[in-house]
Amino acid sequence: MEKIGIKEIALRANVSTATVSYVLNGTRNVRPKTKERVLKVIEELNYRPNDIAKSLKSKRTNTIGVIAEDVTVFNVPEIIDGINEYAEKNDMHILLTNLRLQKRVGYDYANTDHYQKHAQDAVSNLLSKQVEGIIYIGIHPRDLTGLINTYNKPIVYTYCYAQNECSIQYNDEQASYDAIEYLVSKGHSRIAIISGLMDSIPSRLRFNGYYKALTEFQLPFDPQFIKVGDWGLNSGYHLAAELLKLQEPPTAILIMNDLMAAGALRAASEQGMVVPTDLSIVGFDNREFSAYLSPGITTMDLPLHDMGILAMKALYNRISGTNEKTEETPLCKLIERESVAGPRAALK
Amino acid sequence: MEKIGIKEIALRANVSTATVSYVLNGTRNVRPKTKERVLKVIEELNYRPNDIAKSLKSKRTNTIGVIAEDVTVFNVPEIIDGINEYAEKNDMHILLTNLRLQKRVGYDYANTDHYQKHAQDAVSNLLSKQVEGIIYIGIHPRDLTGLINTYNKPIVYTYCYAQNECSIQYNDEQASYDAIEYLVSKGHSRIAIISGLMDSIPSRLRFNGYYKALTEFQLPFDPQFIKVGDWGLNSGYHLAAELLKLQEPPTAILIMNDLMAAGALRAASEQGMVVPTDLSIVGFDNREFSAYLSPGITTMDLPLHDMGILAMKALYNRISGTNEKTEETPLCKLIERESVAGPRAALK
DNA sequence: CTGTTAGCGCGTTCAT
DNA sequence: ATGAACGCGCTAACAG
Repeated sequence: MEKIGIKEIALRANVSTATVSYVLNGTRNVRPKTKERVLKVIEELNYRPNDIAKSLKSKRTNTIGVIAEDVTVFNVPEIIDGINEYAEKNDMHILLTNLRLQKRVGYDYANTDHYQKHAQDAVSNLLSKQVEGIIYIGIHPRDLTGLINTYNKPIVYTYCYAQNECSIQYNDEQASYDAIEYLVSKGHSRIAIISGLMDSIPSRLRFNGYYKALTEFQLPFDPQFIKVGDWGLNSGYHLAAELLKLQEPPTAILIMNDLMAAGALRAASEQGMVVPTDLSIVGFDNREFSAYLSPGITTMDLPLHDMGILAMKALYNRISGTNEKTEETPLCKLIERESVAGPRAALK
Repeated sequence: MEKIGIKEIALRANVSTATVSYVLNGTRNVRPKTKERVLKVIEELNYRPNDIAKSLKSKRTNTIGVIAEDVTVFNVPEIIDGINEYAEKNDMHILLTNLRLQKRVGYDYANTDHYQKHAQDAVSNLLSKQVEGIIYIGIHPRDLTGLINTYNKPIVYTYCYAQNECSIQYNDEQASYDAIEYLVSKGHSRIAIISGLMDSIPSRLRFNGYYKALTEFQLPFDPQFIKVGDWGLNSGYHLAAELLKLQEPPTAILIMNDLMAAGALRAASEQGMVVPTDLSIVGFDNREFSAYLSPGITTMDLPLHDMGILAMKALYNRISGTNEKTEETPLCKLIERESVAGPRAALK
């Protein structure tokens, strides 16, 4: 099987390669009859132009690099899907690099030394392949300033950020504010919170939203109602148990991820409390499993898909030189399931 | 900022472009002093060769295309991760195409007419980009013969297959055989099965394994113990309820996915039966949520990561012309959690 | 307006 | 160690 190129087509159609190119790209008028003849040959030989050669001349690859810290972490696939949706519409292709961070360094991603070289190599490879920009997808929101250098190629971070660089993140503060507002609307006033680790940005932001809502709705602020977990199921379990043992326990708990919320569910059940009758719970993340627990966890859904779309859009604008930098920060959405009801007191 | 190329380097180092190339690739001996000088300039200007130009000449892109039917479906990310692991070791890059099938056609993927053109376009684009091969990742195991034409570029299917093409799949029959063997080892003999849709390959294969195990272990074969679900939680719920209402209900149920198993769990609980004391359940898929239910579902873990590795390996061998076609079909692994115990009768 | 010739992009590699 | 052809498609310049 001979490899066919533009000149093979030209030969068989009795025209020059230039004409073939013009037909292919509609760059110039070609007499209909000639055009038809050329197209017929192209069709017959099933010719497809070589994008590599094209790119070399045009200096455009229509390709961006996506660096995912770990595609197996729950937030990543949906973000990639969003990137795809926007990329496809603009005929952009995606060169995917998977850092496999989870498998490489476990949860020790705070210390970037362990993978900085690895990340930079990924960038370098992508640049060699002439990507027109890069999207970096984190597995935990944090500051990645200085991790990588893209030598002036545009980059957009999402689910993480870097100073002086574009990043797409959702609105954490608003999310927990909304969650509290929802609980208040159900009649709760004694609302506790189980936070993630306090060195985490989302934890701080979500706490801000909690605190702001407490203030605005003039709810009692009880330091005993604030627990700091480590994101793991067990910590949710233990901290919820502590809250329930309080003299005057909360009637609702906002928990900063579904994993800890699942732990809380277990704790409640072991203490003979029924969720939501005796205790209401709102989680975070809308992890798949939160729908299958009994009761299903009412939770804040992260706008991952939108983040992907917005990240790609922002990058595309930068690539195209469009100066409209309309970076939005999308909102979380409350998914109502079965873990919230009015407080017991209200039922009496 | 000037764009630097090999000739810029040559100029500054007072050598020819050929020499620079030889230094860069170690393709030929270069006098150490010259070499050093060249390397210094490269370092200073932070030069990186243009892979596009390289590819044009060498006709190798070190890039494969991965077509995922839908990256947001549970089995896909882990397969991609496996592909990455092997690809990275062999310096191969991945151009990812996401068909977004789930969002496009829902569960109507049996009728390929709806997306055949879309899939073929994806292949064509990838071929234009000169990928050296393609891996196609399905979202449901099925025959995709004739869906796409890769014009003799090597392709490997995984989590689906096509006639006369290489495909990597796990061993379904063995998996359900193993599950039954495990239940038997726990003392069960009245073992029911809730199957997925019967037009599905895995359903048939898993049923084969079930039947084979029944025969080998000389267990009673009761047609009433065979239920056919539709993979959804509700069907698991209803079918399990039916099984439990039997005169002589089974002491264990093998269920062909965790979703239906979750439904079964709910049915059991509503009938006041305790899992695993009164009823043992083994699921399939090892979906994330199966670990968080109470009790945690004992389930067959799919070797997704290995499938990714093997798919990439098989493709790599084809690309390299290595003739060792050692396609293995990896095995599922039983994940023991809390939904299995000895049968009630055995406890009496 | 339609078609052709020839040089270019950026590294690689053969012949000198 | 070097000059120059080459890979494949694009496009400026030119011709009819």
